[in-house]
Amino acid sequence: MTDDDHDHQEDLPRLGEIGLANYAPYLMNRIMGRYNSALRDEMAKLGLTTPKMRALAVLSVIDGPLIRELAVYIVAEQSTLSRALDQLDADGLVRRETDAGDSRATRVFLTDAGRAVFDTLWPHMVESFSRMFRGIPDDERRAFVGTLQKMLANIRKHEI
Amino acid sequence: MTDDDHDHQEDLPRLGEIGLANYAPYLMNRIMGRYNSALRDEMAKLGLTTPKMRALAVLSVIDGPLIRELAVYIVAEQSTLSRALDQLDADGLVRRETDAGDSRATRVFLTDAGRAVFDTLWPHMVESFSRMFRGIPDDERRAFVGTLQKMLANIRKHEI
DNA sequence: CAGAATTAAATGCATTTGCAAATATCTTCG
DNA sequence: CGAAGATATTTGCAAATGCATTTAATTCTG
Repeated sequence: MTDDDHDHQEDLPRLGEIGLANYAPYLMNRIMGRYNSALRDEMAKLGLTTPKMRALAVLSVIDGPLIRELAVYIVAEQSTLSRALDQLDADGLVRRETDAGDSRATRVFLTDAGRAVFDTLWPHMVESFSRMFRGIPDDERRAFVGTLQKMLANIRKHEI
Repeated sequence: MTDDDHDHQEDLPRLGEIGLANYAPYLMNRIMGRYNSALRDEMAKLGLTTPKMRALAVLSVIDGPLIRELAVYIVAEQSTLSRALDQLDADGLVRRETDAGDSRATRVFLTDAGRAVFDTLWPHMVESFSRMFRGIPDDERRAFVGTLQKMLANIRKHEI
């Protein structure tokens, strides 16, 4: 294990050579950090955290997913989601229902109140989103999203 | 498009119409979530968390930044970074030094041990990074990074 | 030059998070 | 059938996080 570890690193470019500003994961973390923090004030007003907000967002599009599926979409641990759902449920924003065919599993649904809360938040998400893409032409935007889709297909573990 | 009046909720496209798979922030969160979690095992072996790892990464490129500057680069609260530095300092991976010209401020430096730890981690970062971009041609990669740079310029608050 | 306002970093504290284990249910296959 | 293994979700617990406050030092203003 000794020589192998040393040899393994030899021909890699170093981060300093690539440059932080050209390293895609760095740029993506910076951008998403700001997107998320721009929404934090609005979320706080509505009593939401990031996973809770993402759950509402996904549920506004996908009706009645299993909890484990929802966890993939919102990029959170199942335990984190489980507790986020406890809160959303207590606030009447979502409803959990045991799956008809498998009583271990739970499906999650947005309530009318939950949809109303998301509708309050959505304009702010659009605003942050628009701001990110300001001055970037449509064809460049489309190419960018196309590349993102390829990247997700490359790295995702789940077929969703 | 109809007219160019101020935004009202009625005018906004809905997330379901755009589609999750075409909504860039969703895709970016999914991708970065997997990039970060792919590194988590390796980080855990080295006693690192995400902010600690990012601090080492940035310090491998930028020597002696102020703590508040470093916080911007690693996309973390100053308090989170402060405690991360406590740990990195205790483990001998970084060194904090009061700024010569402003004794409120602290500059952070990577130690040799810190650089060695980052050098252990870096090949795994490159591997995750390469996996993300697998099958994506060079010109598309460059265009993608170019768009990211424009986006960061659009949304950043700090001039770094 | 003094006092107020600002800035840098650290700390208190409540909440959130993630891992691991527990619980409950389903599936497989002898 | 029924025990062993797999799967879905929840829960215990320690660690990490974020907000607000504190401490310390600098800059601004009259």
